[in-house]
Amino acid sequence: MKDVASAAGVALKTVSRVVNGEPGVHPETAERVRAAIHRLGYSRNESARVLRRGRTATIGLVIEDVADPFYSGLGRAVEEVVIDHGCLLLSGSSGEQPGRERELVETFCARRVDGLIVVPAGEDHTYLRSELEAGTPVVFADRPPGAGLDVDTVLADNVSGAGQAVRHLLGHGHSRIAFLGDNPAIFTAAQRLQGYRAALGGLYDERLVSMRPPSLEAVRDDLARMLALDDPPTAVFAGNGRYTVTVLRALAGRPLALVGFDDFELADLLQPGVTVVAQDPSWMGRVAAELLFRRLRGDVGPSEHIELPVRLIPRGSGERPALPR
Amino acid sequence: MKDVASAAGVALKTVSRVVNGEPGVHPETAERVRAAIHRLGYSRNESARVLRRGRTATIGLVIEDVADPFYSGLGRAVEEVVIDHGCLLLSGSSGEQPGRERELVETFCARRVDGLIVVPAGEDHTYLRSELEAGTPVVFADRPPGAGLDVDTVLADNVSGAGQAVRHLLGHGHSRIAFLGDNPAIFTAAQRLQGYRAALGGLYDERLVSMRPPSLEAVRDDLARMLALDDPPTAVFAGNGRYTVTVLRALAGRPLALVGFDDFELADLLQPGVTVVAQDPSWMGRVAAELLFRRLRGDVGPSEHIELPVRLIPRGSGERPALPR
DNA sequence: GTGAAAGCGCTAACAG
DNA sequence: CTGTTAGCGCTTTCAC
Repeated sequence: MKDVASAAGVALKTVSRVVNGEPGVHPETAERVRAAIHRLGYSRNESARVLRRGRTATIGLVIEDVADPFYSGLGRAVEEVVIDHGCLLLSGSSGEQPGRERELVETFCARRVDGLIVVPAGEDHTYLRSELEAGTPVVFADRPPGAGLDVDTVLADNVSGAGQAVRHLLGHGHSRIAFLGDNPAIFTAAQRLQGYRAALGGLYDERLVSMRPPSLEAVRDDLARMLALDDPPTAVFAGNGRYTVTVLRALAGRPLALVGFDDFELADLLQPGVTVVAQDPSWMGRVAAELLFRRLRGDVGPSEHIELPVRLIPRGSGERPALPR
Repeated sequence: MKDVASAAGVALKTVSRVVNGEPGVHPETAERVRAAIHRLGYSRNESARVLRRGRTATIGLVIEDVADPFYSGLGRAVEEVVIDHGCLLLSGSSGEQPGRERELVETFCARRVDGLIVVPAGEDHTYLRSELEAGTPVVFADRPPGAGLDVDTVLADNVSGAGQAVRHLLGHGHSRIAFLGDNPAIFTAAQRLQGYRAALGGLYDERLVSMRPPSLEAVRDDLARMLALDDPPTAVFAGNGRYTVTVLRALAGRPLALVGFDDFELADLLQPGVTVVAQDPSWMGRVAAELLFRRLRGDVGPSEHIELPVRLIPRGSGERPALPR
């Protein structure tokens, strides 16, 4: 900038004014400065700018896995909003590891991101308190923070979504409905179990429930065990997108009814089409990002807890009748 | 840092030493400093550090769309490598728009990223020249840069992959093989067309080729037009993952043979399973990122052009015989 | 309209 | 082992 200034025969500050589009520069001077900038191939050093201004125009996003379609859809929507606000997105995957989540968040904070959107992997977020007190807005998406932290959240209506799935299957004559879902330590998994259990009422049978990370072998074993019962399941409710796919593989053509939580590409092309309770990851991302920018603009109202509706999409697999054994 | 220093009763520089794990600090002093850091909730301001040191420990990644499974797989692998090197990833989607690609790259450069990985959308990358001369390493992945830029590239072997697909179909008795692919301005699409054409030789018929963005309507129209020919196609080669899915929808159960470029989740669960020419996006991402870090470590050899092999995975759709009309 | 000076928080270079 | 000083490139403040 100094070089540009002397090349254009003006003071440092004038170059700064031109670069930032500030008013109060004679058009001719501005033109001379621009010419010098172009000639020297100058581009503003953002680090210095950030250091001086205190704002980085950067948002941090921590998700579970960028390669998971749900989270990448969410991420894409966040990116869109962030770019529209003239900011950049720093992102990282926690891989469902609390330690990694914390590391990422702390690294982002050390880089002074202006705000954070977090899909938490851990249970304890007290480490965020000082950052929050320092005024960095944080929005939790998909899952809430651990106890004792009062921040904005954007969640899906998991409980009622699971209820819809179960009632749909009940309506098609099923009374033995298995639930296969992820580790109940994961908020969404626990919520969906809760919705499942509530909707089943007296029909609930814990032998038809299995919750652990979705490996094909595990799911296959669990299903085999359930199908060997005297009163085996005639339908399955799968707790998330990855589970749905894994269950499909494990079922290997067995004609059980199936409803999955989360929509996925090609669900309609399978035979039968897969009935799902669909969330809208882009919507969640957009809502979370917009809420964050509202905070960044100075909205200091009480923390908001947005719950996005989900909807059941019948495609065939969930409408299979309950066959006699 | 100043506050920490006075709280611990030491000089600024000593705090700096402790924070950076530099040697030459008495363990007891270091402990006192650490206590003060903890007590005050201090965390280093990275912007100031970057300003002073000149390196940001940040890598920029420009891809087409974070929500596309191919690119998100690539992105995830890049992220992994970047984190392993103690850096952070700034990423953005070009959405296949050259202007957006350029904007992202320039913004990243203004933020002084240490290196860039780019899946280009545009044809002209002369705007990168000054940055390259300034010493910022850049690796192009999936697609090469426009003419006149001598940088590292990591590409898939598109031509021979397309050839494999076509020969596979020829081997199953097809001689009328349609090619549906994306806009030929996109490098990979053009390369695959070239491989298709070369493998078909005299059987090539331009009426069986359609290249444009993959909308369901367009694909449906094109297929209908081809199927109405006197000598209609009995097989389809789809130019990329999105195309494969779109073609499957457009075919709506018609028993044409199909081979798609790019593997996708569930390809094995469809009926019949979808035969594909599979690339490995994670591999591409990892190779690109590792090459970038090699450059960052000072490797100044001539630019490298890595071509990753692809492999055909038969699953059923590509082994359907050529039925008489 | 334009400019000079101060300082953001840190690290490099050099003393002690 | 510890401290002092200078300055990274910019914006802020205030003066002209």
